[in-house]
Amino acid sequence: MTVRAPAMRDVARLAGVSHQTVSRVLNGHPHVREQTRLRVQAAITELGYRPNRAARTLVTGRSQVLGVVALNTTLYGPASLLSAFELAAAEAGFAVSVGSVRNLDRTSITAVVERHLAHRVAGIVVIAPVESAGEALECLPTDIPLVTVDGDPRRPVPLVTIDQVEGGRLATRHLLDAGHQTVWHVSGPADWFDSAGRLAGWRETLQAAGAEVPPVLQADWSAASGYRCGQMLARTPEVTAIFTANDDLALGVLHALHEHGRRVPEEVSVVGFDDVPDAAYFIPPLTTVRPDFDTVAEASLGLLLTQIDAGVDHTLRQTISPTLITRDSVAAPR
Amino acid sequence: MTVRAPAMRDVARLAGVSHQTVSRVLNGHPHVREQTRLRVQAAITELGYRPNRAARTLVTGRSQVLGVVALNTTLYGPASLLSAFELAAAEAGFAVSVGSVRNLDRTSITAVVERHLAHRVAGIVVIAPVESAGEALECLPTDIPLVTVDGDPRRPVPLVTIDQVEGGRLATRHLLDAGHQTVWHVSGPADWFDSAGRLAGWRETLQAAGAEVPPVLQADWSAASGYRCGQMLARTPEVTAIFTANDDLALGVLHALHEHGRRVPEEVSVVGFDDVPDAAYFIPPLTTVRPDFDTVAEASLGLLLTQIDAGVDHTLRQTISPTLITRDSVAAPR
DNA sequence: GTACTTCTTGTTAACGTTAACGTAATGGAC
DNA sequence: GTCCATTACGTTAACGTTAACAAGAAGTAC
Repeated sequence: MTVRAPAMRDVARLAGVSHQTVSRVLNGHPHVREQTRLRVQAAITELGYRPNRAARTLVTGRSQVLGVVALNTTLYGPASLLSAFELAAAEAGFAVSVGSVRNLDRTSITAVVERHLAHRVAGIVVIAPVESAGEALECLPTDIPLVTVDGDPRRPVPLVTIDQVEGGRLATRHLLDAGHQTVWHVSGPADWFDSAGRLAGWRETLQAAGAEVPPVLQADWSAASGYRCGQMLARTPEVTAIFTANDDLALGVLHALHEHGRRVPEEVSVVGFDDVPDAAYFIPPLTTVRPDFDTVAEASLGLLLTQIDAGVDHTLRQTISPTLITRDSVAAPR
Repeated sequence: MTVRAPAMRDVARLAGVSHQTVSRVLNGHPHVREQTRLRVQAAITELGYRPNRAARTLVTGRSQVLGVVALNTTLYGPASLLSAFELAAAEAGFAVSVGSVRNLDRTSITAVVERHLAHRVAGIVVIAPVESAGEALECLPTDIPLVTVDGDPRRPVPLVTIDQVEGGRLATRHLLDAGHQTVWHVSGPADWFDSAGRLAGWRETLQAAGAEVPPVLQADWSAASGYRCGQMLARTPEVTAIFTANDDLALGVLHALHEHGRRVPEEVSVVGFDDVPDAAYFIPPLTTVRPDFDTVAEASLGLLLTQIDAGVDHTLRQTISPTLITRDSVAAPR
């Protein structure tokens, strides 16, 4: 049989103090004599005492855990975001409980949020890049700190977002500046805000420049769908510049152009989005737009902590601008 | 001011039963009259009652949370594993608390494990692909269900692992079978078990075939380091077949070969490892070895649940074999 | 009818922590 | 000396749940 794990009262007995004093030492309260504190700490290490967070959560009504609702995906963007957020949270002394969902529909999101609430998490981050997620957020309790990442800019919810429109502008302007008459666009899934924003930035820039706006090629995020769009583009002689909604799509497009013998960047220029680690080693190295996921993670943690300290606030909002990374996949048209 | 969240006793009062009966309904105990159960459930929904997991954890001494210790990385392998594990755990009714660490050294791992233990997690998964992680596991408490993924095969710890050696064999044999005299290898970081296993499988297969064993090119996991190794390989005329420890390295190698005008697969054949989603759209599409991360995740969850139910067992062990995915980057030498 | 089981419910006591309050002891200011 | 603030503790009562035990009702075997 295993013995009971030591509790506060065991530490207290060994140190010859009350359990409340142990609690004070653990929580760094003032008004504890140095000598007493050392005795308590010695007792803690001697017994191998580990505080029971569940008891603490029960009595305070709030845990030191942050809940995340994330799409179950290995897409570079969401994965990077999650990873960065975990690290930031850990540094702020919070554990992170991840609730993956297969789809960001209302039922799935609500279920995960319920689970988080049952655990009395201190706050919730919803990585909500699609339309349906926004709807789900409508019917959530409003009295808990919550931050949306990559969510619907029109909803009255605390929001941290990458400026997708600006990203679309950067890419498109870069191609126009290189001398192209117009820019074709391979878009991500229609229900993603990322797609919508990048597409809006692209269209807006073309219109502002008086350039013709070619039809949009609708894809998902995969290289496979990029390849299919790329085959159509490769067969269309007037195409000289392409902006794809992410780097995977760009890879598929590059592949198709290569198969059709259309050289990049000599005949066709391509710009991607995300700056995945491999982008610099595509053939040719890909010019792309880099969102700063670390900053997004820190910002969302910041908004969460603000609300935890100072109360829920639905007006908080932060936008992070992406930057253009120029490599070899763009050149002037011939 | 906000009202207190409803507790079990509020539900009990509304339903006209004792709180213990509510508990029985919630936990699906038998010996509750159908009519009573319906009354209780009606009260639950009417009040919007949510059980307090912290209280449950406190009294049972164990939470419905699984702790993960993972390297903070966006590498495809670890990220996929984590993602798959979260989903599997959620389906088994467990929440997942992720503890990211920058390095898998002893201090970092111990700190994260301590945090998990303080939360009284039901079990811990350590994704421990490097040597130093194995050492850290030595000095962990032995009375909690724990599973190592991708860890040191020589340690007496429950372990789920991809058969890296077999993967190395598959890749190498495939290249030898295509008619190549020998196969060069670009290896991952020396302290990763993944690297060591793949390298061992490669070396073993060459020796068994009586082929010459060329010097190993040591890289990290990045396309950048693959590119650097690729430049050396491209300048070495006798190189006709290359096996890289992952797909990113392969991309870097492909890039270097392309720059030096050495055609793949006509002059040089390349095989990668991981089957990242983009691999099919590299130029040329990459032949690679695919580890089944979903199966690994399910297996590790299984070993964890077994131990949670039936007690800690250090002899549990499971190995998942990878499969070869053939595409266009391999051909017979001229 | 008695004795024994099974079903259904209630009562009480934990679990380990923090909050609120109480109470000496100490140290100035006057 | 008194008065009061500050320091350094201890005592008691929660928090919301489950486990253990109790106990009445109902059914069954004889």
